[in-house]
Amino acid sequence: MGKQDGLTRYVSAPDVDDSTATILHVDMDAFFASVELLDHPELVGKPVIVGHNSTRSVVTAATYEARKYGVNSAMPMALALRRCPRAIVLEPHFERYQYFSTRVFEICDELTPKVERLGIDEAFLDVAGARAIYGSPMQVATLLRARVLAETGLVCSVGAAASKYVAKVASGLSKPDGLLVIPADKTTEFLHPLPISALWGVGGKTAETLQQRGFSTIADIAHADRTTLTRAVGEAGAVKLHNLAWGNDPREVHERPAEKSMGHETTFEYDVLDSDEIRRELLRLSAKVAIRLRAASMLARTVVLKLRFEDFSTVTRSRTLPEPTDLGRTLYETVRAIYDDFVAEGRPVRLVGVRGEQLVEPGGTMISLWDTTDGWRDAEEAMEAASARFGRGAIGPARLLGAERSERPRLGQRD
DNA sequence: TCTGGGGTCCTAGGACCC
DNA sequence: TCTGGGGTCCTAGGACCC
Repeated sequence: MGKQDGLTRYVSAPDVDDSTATILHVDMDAFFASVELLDHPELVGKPVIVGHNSTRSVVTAATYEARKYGVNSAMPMALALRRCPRAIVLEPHFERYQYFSTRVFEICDELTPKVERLGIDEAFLDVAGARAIYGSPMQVATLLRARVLAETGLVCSVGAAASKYVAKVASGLSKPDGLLVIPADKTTEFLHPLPISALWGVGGKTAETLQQRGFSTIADIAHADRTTLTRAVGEAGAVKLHNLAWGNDPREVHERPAEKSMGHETTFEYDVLDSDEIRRELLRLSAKVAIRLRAASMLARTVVLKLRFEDFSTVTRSRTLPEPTDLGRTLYETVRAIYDDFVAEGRPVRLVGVRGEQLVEPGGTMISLWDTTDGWRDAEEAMEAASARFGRGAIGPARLLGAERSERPRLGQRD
């Protein structure tokens, strides 16, 4: 641990004052690849890439052995294999990752009720209240890492700091298999020498813009002239970056932030010209979105169609509905109408997507799937019948009780 | 080298209202 | 008569993150 001078003295040093570093960021190391290695122990120590083995796929995850060759997540598979021809490519198994993810989050939940999941393999923990039971933040982090290893066989890294942002930077720098504690009074000393790309929200493009204006370290941003910064990254960005550069991140650990949108998209194996094929995919995607909306008891007010063409240019077209919906049919009719209005004929389509935005959660009314005259109806029929009678706005999201699979029981087969 | 799929947040222009 | 300012909603696009 502690590959960099100047960091080493904070790394798990037994005498470090960790009392102010009450926010932990836990990040699984090479998560998907590590899970695959549990199932393929003979591959441990070899360069392994997880990803679909198709022409248009990208790297989903890579072991550290593969990363040595310059292989990284989201990199086109073709490039990854060029860089590391000896790499072993494994198909992803998302159910397995979900299983281990749940195990790890369960361990977190046992240490503190304040756990915020971030995707499948990261979490923030507020451990300020855990001291009496499990000890100081460093002791909690050590216990967490030990339990994750013992109970799952997986390795994680943990950063501890006074804020989410600094904790996240710390976990990243401690990887792999690390623990890095940054006491509050060491925050700027820790952050300022780091490159601007270590700022949350600074990716490739922003880093380039900032570099052109002479910013290269976080210290440069911390001492930057506000108007220069605003010109470079906009009003909100400037305020955010300046605060982060001083370690000021007021965001608290929230258990479950409300979902703001839900969508699905598909990249075709080959570019598609046939509009009927595109419409069929839109229908499929709309149904998937509708099922998730209903499972979450949400309605979408705005429907978004996304198209990506052969040259990778991407357009989105959206429409706000008179009444929010969780019906696949309504989502589909909307995106199809947008698609039909949008003159894209003759342009081969690489990707289509459907997304519901402006999610709302209206009061719930239960609607029976049993109709006294028609017998069992599927969910969409029942919702439409109810909408016709009461108006869509008066009716809550459908709680389907397993009916989403549209295995509609037939009359007479029920008992 | 030729780029997945799930999201969030921000900007900017125009419509519309007061 | 020829033009203000604030606020909100809608839409499109882009950067970024995991």
